[in-house]
Amino acid sequence: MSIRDEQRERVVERLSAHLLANGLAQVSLRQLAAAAGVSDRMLLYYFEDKAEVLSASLERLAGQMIVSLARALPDGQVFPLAEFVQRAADVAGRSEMRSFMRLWVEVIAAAARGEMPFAEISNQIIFGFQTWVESRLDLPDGVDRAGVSLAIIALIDGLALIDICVGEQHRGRAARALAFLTSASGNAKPA
Amino acid sequence: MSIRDEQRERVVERLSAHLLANGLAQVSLRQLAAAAGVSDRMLLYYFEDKAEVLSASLERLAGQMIVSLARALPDGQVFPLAEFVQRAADVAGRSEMRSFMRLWVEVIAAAARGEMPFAEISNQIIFGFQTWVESRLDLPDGVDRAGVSLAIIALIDGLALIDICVGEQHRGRAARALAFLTSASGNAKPA
DNA sequence: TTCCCCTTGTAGCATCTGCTACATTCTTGT
DNA sequence: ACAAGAATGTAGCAGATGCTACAAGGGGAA
Repeated sequence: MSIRDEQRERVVERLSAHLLANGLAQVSLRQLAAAAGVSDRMLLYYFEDKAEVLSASLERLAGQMIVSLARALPDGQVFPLAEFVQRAADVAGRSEMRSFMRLWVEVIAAAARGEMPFAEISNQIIFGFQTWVESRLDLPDGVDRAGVSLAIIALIDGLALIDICVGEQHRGRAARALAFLTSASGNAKPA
Repeated sequence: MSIRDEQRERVVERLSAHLLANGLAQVSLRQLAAAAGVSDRMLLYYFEDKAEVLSASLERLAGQMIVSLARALPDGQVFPLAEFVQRAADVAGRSEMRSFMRLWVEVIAAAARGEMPFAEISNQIIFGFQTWVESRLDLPDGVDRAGVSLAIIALIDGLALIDICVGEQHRGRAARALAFLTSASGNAKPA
């Protein structure tokens, strides 16, 4: 492997940590370069352009998060809706996950703003999460599994918005209230 | 009223429309000034600084949205949880509201990034919505009304994220699936 | 050694950013 | 009519941004 490729990996590793800690607040080339411990000139030698730097770093983060989630809710095990929602909300409330969710919201907003390459990234991550949720969800037949999965993702992501706006405590309160929101619906008939 | 004050109003009116249509993508002083039909020099004559321009415009938008919401779910009327969620999701899915929700997500992300004056704005709007929801929600005694309200807001805002990431159709699908998520919980016992 | 290419540094460009200094016109009260 | 203040235009500053041109060090192949 060339020095260039080695450096790419090191940079991506450092930058994903930096993004997780600092969000998308300071993502100019010079600031990213400083965080990665290289010169801005070299960043653009290792990567095509700024978009590629961010893509690579965010991709790595998304991968880490999938691993982290899989550890919390192991594959091959399925849960009824109410329990799944509760577990997912708990996991997403843990501190490393909170950082990721905050960053994740910023990525989505950048996608809304039409900035490259965020639209494609957020699209991929949503669908990734969707299949992830779907495979762990025990639902009666006749229910729109994809729809319910998306709704759960909306719920969990929405909690991240609450977190950002009014802080962790209110987020926790809302998360606890989910028990009431979803409590008996596992037995309900599909529409 | 001085010319300056008149111009302030005109500018706020035009800019709120512009923000609703274009989001926070192009919000440099010069671009805002062009959208408002004045020179950037004059924008800073009418307003203290950029933050005040955005504050005033977003405040106006938030007011409009409250009015719009109140029309859809009139005051003095209360709904059981499942029905309220369904109605709220429907309203938020209508096109003017969708624009607002998209903008709203961008505001929250700016708050996450620590940009002024977004943190305070988003905080205010969340609590405004919370009391708005709370006053229209028919819940059994013993339930954390504030918590449930926040959870509902999370849900509705989360749908906006879905909208941004994967489009209106998937948002609609998730919204329809809410019926299943919340269907029987109105009768559940509080935790 | 000599050549070549991978790697790195220095310097800078063109543009945009929020904001300001200064000069000018226009309005208004006396 | 005239002075004072409100309103507007012109020009620009100082810093940041993404990116690039150019040259030079460094190490392996001939």
